[in-house]
Amino acid sequence: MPKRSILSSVKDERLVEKRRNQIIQGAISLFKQKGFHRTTTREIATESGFSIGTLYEYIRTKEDVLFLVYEAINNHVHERLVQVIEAKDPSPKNLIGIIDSYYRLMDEMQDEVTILYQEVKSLKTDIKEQVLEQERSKVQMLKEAILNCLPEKATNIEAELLANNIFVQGHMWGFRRWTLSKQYTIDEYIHMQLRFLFTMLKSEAEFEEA
Amino acid sequence: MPKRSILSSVKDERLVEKRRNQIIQGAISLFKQKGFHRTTTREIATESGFSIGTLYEYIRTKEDVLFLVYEAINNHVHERLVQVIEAKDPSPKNLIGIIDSYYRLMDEMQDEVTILYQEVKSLKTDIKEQVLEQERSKVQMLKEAILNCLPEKATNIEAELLANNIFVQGHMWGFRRWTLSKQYTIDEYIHMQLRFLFTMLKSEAEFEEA
Amino acid sequence: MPKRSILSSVKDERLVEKRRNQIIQGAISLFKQKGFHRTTTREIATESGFSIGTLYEYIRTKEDVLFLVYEAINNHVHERLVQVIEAKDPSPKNLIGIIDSYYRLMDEMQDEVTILYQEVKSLKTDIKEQVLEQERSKVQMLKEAILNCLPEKATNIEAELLANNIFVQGHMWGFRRWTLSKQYTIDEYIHMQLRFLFTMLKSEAEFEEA
Amino acid sequence: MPKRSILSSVKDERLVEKRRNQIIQGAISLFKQKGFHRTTTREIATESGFSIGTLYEYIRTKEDVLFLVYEAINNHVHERLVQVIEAKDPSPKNLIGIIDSYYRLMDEMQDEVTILYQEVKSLKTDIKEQVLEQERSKVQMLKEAILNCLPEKATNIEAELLANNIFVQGHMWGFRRWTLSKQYTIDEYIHMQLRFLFTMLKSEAEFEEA
DNA sequence: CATGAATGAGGGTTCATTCAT
DNA sequence: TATGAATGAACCCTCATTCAT
Repeated sequence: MPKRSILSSVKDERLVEKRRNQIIQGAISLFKQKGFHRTTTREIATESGFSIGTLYEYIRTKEDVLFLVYEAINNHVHERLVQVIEAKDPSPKNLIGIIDSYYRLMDEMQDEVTILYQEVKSLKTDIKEQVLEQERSKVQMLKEAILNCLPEKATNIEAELLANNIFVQGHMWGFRRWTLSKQYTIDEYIHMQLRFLFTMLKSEAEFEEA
Repeated sequence: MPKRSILSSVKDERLVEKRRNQIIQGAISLFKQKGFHRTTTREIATESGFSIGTLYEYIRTKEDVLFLVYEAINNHVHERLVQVIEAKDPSPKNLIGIIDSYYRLMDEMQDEVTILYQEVKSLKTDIKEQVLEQERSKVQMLKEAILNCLPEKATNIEAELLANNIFVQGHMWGFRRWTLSKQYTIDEYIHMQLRFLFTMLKSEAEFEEA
Repeated sequence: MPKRSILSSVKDERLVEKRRNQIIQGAISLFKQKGFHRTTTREIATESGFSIGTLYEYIRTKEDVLFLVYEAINNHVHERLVQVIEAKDPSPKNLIGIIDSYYRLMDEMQDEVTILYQEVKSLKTDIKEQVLEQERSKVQMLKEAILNCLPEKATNIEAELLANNIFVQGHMWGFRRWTLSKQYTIDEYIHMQLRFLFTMLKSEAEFEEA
Repeated sequence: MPKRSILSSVKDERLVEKRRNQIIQGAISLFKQKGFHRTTTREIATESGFSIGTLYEYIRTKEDVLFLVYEAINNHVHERLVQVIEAKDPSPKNLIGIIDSYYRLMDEMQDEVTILYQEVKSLKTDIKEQVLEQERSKVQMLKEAILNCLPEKATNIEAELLANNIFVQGHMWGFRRWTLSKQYTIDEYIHMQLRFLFTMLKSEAEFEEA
C-alpha cells in the first residue's frame, strides 16, 4: 500500500525507505511524549539520527511527517489484521480470535492510536482523505469477518455498526486506559466485550463453545 | 462545579465570570475551526470582544483557555445529564430516554467533543487530572442509570463497561460522523445502539415494550 | 502621496509614520552597504532601533521594507523636483536651474539611486507597477519643463526622449561616478550635459545668455 | 580576454572551458528569470546539465558564477563591438553604423544587461575591478570611434562624456523598455538618439547625408 | 571526474506574554 | 480595568558547500 505521495529530493529509493523509517520511529516516539505541535522539526531530525538538513531531504513540510506517521501506523494495523483474518477459516471461534487479536494489537499500540486522534483535522484535505480511507478499510475488514463468521446472525447494516463499535472500543482501551485499566485487565476487557458482542448477536451458544 | 483554579488579576467576581464566558465562547468557536494550536491568543481576544491585554487580565497562559473550554464543555454535558436523569424515575423506559438524550446531546455538541479529544494529553498534570475526573463522573452517572433502571440485569462491573461503551459511542457519533452519517440517521443510530444494549442485557422484552 | 498599501498591525497612525521612517532610514543605510538580499530583517530592526518583533508590527514581509524604501526615495526626489519647478516661471534660464538641481539631487542621493536599480524586478507585480508609475511621473515633469521653458524647440516626442535621457544621465552620475568623477567634477558634468542639451535643442543662444 | 581568476579543481583545460560555458548559459537563463539571489546553485547545476557536485568542481563559490556570467556578457559585447569597428574605416556614416549596431546589440541583450546592473556592488573588490575595467574599455572604444569618425568636432573630454551617454542610453533601452517601447520602436529610438548626437556635434549635414 | 547525500548556520516570520499608559 | 505596542525566544525551512563513494 505504498502510494507515497510525499516527495523526496533523494533518488535512491532504498535509502528513502530507510530514512523514512527512521523518521517515523523518531517522530512516533516524540509525538507520544509531546504531541505533534509541541515537537519541533529539529527534535525529529535529532531523534531520527540525522541533521535538520537531512530531514528535509526526505520530506517537504512538517505535516508530511505527520502523514508518514499516520500511514505507518495504519499500515501496521492493517497488515496485522490481514494476517489474522486470512490465516483463519470463517467460524464463530475464529471471529473471537480475530477480535481478540485486534484488541491486543490496540493494547500494544496505545500511544500510536492516541497520535491518530490528534491532528487529522488539520491535515490538508487530500491527505486527510487518504487517512480516513485507510480507517474505513479496517472497519470493512471487521464487518466482513462478522458476516462471514456468524452468517445470518446480523444484517449488513448491523454488522457495519458493530464493526464500528469494535473498532472504536479497541481505540478506547488505548485512549481510556487511565480509567479502564483500574477496573479490568486486558484479558477481562476483551472477554467482556466479546461476550457482549456475541450476546448482541444472539450467539451465546457459539461463544460458550469457543 | 466551579473550583476555579485559574487565577485572575481582576477582583470583581462578576466581571471575571462574564469575561470568562466571553473567552470560552470565542475560544470554542475558534478551536472548532482550527484547533487549539493553530489559534492565537490575539484571535481569542478579538473573538471574545476585547484586547489582548484584557485577555491576560483573566487568564495566566494560553493553556488556561484550554482548561476553561474543557471545563465549560464538561459542565454543560454534565448539567444536561443531571437534568435528564433526575427528571425521571428509574425504569427501563427511562433508561432509553436517558441514553437517547445523551446521544442527541453528543450530536449537538459534535465539534465541542472533538475539541475535548485533541489536547488533553498536553495539559499539565494537575489540570489534566481535573478534566479526567470530570469525565469519570459522567461515566458514573450512566453506570448508575443502568444499574437503577435495569436492576439485576447487570453486575457492577458489567454496568461500568457498558457505561464506558455508551459514553464512547456517543463521542463516536461526533467523531466519526463523516462515515457513520452515510449509513444511518441519528435516529437510526440511536435505535440500533439501544437495541444492542438491551439485547446484551437480555432485556429485549423491556426494549420492545418501551 | 501616501497611498500606503503596506499594512501594519499598529493602530496609531502617527506612531506608524514615525516607526516607518525609522525603518526606512535604517534600511537605506544598510541597503547602501550590502544591498537588499544581504541585509537581514534582524539587522534592519536593530538599525531602526527596535526588536525584530517590533519591526514586524509595521511590515508584513521583508519585501515591504524594500517598497517603503523605494517609495521614500521616490517621494523625496519628487518633492524636491516639484519645489524647484513650481518656484520658477518657465524660461530657458530656469530650465537650466531645474536640470541643474536635478543633477545635484542625484549627486546627493547617489547611494539611494543605486538601491532603486537593484531589486525592482523581483517585486510583486502590483507593487512594481506603483514604483514604475512613480518613475514615469518624474520623467513627465522633466518633459513638461522642457516643453514649457523652451517652447517650439522640441516636439512632444523629442521632449519625451530628452527627458528620459536627462533622467538616466542623472542616475548615471551616481551609478558611474567611479569612472566619471575621475574626469569631471559635478559642476563640469552638469555644465557639459546642459550644453549638449541646449545644442540639441538648437538653443545655444539661450544657453550662453543664461 | 581569458585572464581566468576563477580556479577549478579539474585539470583538463578543454573540459573546464566546455563546462564553464554550460554553467554560463544555464546561469544566464536563470538569472534573467529570477535574478542572482533567487537562483540556487542546485538550479544552476541542473540547468547546466550536471550535478551539484560537478558544478563545484568548476567553481569555488556561487559568486564565481556571477563573475563568469559578467565576463561572458562583457566579452560578447566587446567582441561584437570590435568586429563592427574594425570592419569600417572612420567616417561619419560609419559612426552611425557603429552606434546603430551597438544599440541593436543592447536590444538583443536586454536581459543580459539587466543582470549586469544587479549585483556588481556585492562582488569582492578585485573581481569588481575587473568587471568595471571591462566596461571602461567599451566606453573607450565608443569614444575613439567618435573622435576618429568625426575629427575636430569634439574635444577629448566631450567625446568621453558622449561615449558614456551613448553607452548608458544603450542600456537604458533595455532597462526602461517597459516605458520607452510604448513610445518608440527600436528604429525610431536609434534614429532620434543619433540625430541628437549629430546635432550636439554640429554635424547635421553629415547626418542627413548618411 | 562525477555524483548526490549530508550538513548546519542562518534566514524570514510568528506569537505568547509583559507592562507602561 | 483596559489597552496595545514592544519583546525575543523559538519555529519551520532553505541552501551553499563538502566529501565519501
